[in-house]
Amino acid sequence: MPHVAPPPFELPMSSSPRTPEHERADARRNRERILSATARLVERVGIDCFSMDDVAAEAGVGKGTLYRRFGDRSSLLRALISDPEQAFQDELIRGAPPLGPGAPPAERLHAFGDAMLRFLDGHAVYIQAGELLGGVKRYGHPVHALYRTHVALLLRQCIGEGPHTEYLADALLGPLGAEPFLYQRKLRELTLDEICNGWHALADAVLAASAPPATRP
Amino acid sequence: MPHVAPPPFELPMSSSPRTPEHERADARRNRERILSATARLVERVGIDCFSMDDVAAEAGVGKGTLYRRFGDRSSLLRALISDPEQAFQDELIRGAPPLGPGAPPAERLHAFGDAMLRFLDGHAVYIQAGELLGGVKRYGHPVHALYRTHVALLLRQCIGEGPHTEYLADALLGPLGAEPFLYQRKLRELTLDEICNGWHALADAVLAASAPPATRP
DNA sequence: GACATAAGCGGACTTCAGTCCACATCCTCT
DNA sequence: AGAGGATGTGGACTGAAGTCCGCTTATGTC
Repeated sequence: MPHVAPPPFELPMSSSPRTPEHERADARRNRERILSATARLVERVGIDCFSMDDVAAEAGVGKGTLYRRFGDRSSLLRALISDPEQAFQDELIRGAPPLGPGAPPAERLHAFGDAMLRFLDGHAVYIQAGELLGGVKRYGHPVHALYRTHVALLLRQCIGEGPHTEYLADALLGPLGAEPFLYQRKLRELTLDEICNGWHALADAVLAASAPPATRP
Repeated sequence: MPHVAPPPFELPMSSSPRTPEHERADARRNRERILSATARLVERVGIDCFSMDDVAAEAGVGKGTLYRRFGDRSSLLRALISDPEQAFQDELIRGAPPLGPGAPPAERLHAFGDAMLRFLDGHAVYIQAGELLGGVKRYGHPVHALYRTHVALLLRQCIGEGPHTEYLADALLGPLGAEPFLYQRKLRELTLDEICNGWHALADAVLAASAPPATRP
């Protein structure tokens, strides 16, 4: 199967439409105004207690401008964490092992779950607030495809292609979503470490159950 | 551990506020009108292509009546599948083994996952359509507590109380939600049987990994 | 059977996400 | 530098969810 090399200047499956290379000056000014206004509102009244009109007013722009930039509320909230999310994806693809390439697949898988959960701690609220109303849902978001590809690849390297490998990859990815994470964190009141340990146990179970016979004791 | 017998006349943690025993005749008439109107609309235009005003008009009642009965769109859609959902819960609690009480816990667990997935096939769209906008989300819904208690109990009976037992129960429950199910079914285009088999593999992995040492080969 | 009252009813109203389009602004090319 | 076209802007508008409250009606009591 031919593997297409990623274009040199852009991260494939990036989480958000990156700013065009030639962004008009006014557009850039307004984009920054909108982002900082949104951050200010989140800080001041909480993440779901302001309307898009509030954002437009706070930023001193019209609603049309808001929606031209960020297609909907979901994307606007996502954009707030665009930088850390990019950084996370970069670590994943080009970073140092065990999260980045180079470590054995099982180790990388564990590192991924861990890193993802630690990323969610502190960022999940933005993702969920965006998913709450109308916008693109979890599975429809391009970034989900990236994470899924990553986990499925590592899992295949660990346990080989089996009839359930893809399903198990999804099962491992499941608890790494914003909603399940916040459920564990807020409703079940688990600590971040408890969640991480739980996920490691799950991953170990999946790896052990279908591991190549040679590795069984 | 003492096991509390369920109260004789009411199913605990029922999925919806049941109709009061003394329902006024007009209220009952309107409730039935609303439900059948909603079913008709779903049939005619699809589950998310009608507004609450449409329902009110089709049923020949005012919006206030609609919202007095069914607090929001989410609950209205849920109410459409209230009967099969009740039946499913009854099977779970009082039905014949292996789904109902009497079978060994591991077998009951598998039966639960299977039954849940088969229930979702055909009903998940109603649940998800309700969750899409505003209403009570998955983890907040009372019925989730019932399912979780059930799975956690069975899992404890299988692998004992461990630091991760609760987490693993949630991990098993995760793929049994409407959203993950529809993702598998629609986006990944798996058949119902493939999903069931995948889930059984997941459950086996979890059971095997933490199984009491005596049962290890 | 008439009355009192609590329960039910209906639709105008509010709020908010997202769309649309006439107008303004900026960048490029000559 | 100026013209012209592409791009960006703003706010009026639409459609839908959910609330509110004065009116209506069923039901239990005398």
